Amino acid sequence: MPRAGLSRSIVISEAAELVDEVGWGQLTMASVADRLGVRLPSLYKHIGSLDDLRRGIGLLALGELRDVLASAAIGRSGPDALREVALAYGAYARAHPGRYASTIAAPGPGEEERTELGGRVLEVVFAVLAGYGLAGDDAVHATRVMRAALHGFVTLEASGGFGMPQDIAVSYEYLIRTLDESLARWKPVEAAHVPPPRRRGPRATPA
Amino acid sequence: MPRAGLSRSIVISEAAELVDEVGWGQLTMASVADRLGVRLPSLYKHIGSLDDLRRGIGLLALGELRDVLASAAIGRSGPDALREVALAYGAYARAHPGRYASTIAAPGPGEEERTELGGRVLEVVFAVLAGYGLAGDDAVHATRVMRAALHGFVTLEASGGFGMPQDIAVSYEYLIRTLDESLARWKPVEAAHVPPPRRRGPRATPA
DNA sequence: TTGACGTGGCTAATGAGACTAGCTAAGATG
DNA sequence: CATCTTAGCTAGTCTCATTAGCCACGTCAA
Repeated sequence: MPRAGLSRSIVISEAAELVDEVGWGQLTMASVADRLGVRLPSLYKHIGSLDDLRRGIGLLALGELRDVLASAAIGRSGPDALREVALAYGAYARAHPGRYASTIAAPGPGEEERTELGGRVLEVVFAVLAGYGLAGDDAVHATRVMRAALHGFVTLEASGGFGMPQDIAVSYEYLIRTLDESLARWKPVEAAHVPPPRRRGPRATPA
Repeated sequence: MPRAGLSRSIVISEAAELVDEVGWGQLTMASVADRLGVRLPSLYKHIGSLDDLRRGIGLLALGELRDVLASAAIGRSGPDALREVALAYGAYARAHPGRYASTIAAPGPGEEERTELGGRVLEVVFAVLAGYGLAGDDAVHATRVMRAALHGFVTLEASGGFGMPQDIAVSYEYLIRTLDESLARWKPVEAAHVPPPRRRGPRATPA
């Protein structure tokens, strides 16, 4: 039996390919082994468990995403940078839906590496926001708004959530413009002017 | 062996509870059966399969979400309606993370019911947007922007994506304000002023 | 009250997939 | 060439989804 010449990183990148094709939820050790032409148990010589494999893909993807965003931002600033980063973000998610999904799973306890890589991605976003004069708390809140918008769009698109026939790329342009305008006219949100909540049905935990 | 008195709807709502506690991804027929105090195969007298159960939870949740949003919008309009709907959306997602997740899965082929319920949710959003004078294509794009933003925020929050210490509720206020301003000053996006794309690494499908 | 019937819940089995134990031989190292 | 490490394999085990088929519970008509 000739050696297949596997390694942790080979397994992970092959699994990343697979997951882009079949979907994050369909990732199984069995299908990865098949694809690599080895028997299932052989994988355990390189990968601790399915979860470990998932984490590996997540780290790979996070790194790629950071690179893609960073190179989209290089040499640009303000609206131009925002636009390019947003487009790059969307393009990455569309091109690598499985990897992209792996990017979101929460960093479990003891996952410093992931947390740190996530931070690297944030650096890029912060850099863009700096072009709008945002820093400190403002930058944190703005980052959340920006990430939420981009992530939500890309996720809904991937899950087929946009049923209407209107052009999705146009909608994305609106989203980018919305972000641009919001960042440009950013100012602290006035102290909670929350109207007294009305009684609703089965009430949620407080927002 | 006394009858447990199950029914399709009982199984589904119990499963919905479960999924809120343990997460959408941890839903198994086995755990639902346990929780209901019956043996696993008994569930198949009421539910066709795990996927069927998932669909059932999705429909339940979609209906609940529609009701929650609709009652948040009643008697309000414009920014006030937007705000209340957004808060209700966030509250529902936080209170019922499992159900909320079930809401996103794409409506597979032959799922008219889900598509229709999804449409009912959109009606509420459209009604809010009408308060900003938006209709037609504008309303569709605006809906996408709004859904994307809310969904993205809520998803990232649920997955622990917001690591920084700043108050998440405040970030949500910024998000709401961003949407409000964008809707208030909505105008058609100017014809693509797309700067020529630069070479990037492994290129994605066009945005 | 009783007897027949429909059906809910059960046991038994199958099969996929994650994961472990333990063997063997490939290939590196001396 | 002898040795040692270790990649990949076979043979389990365990959990879970799903099916087949049994049987008693409860209902409903006589």
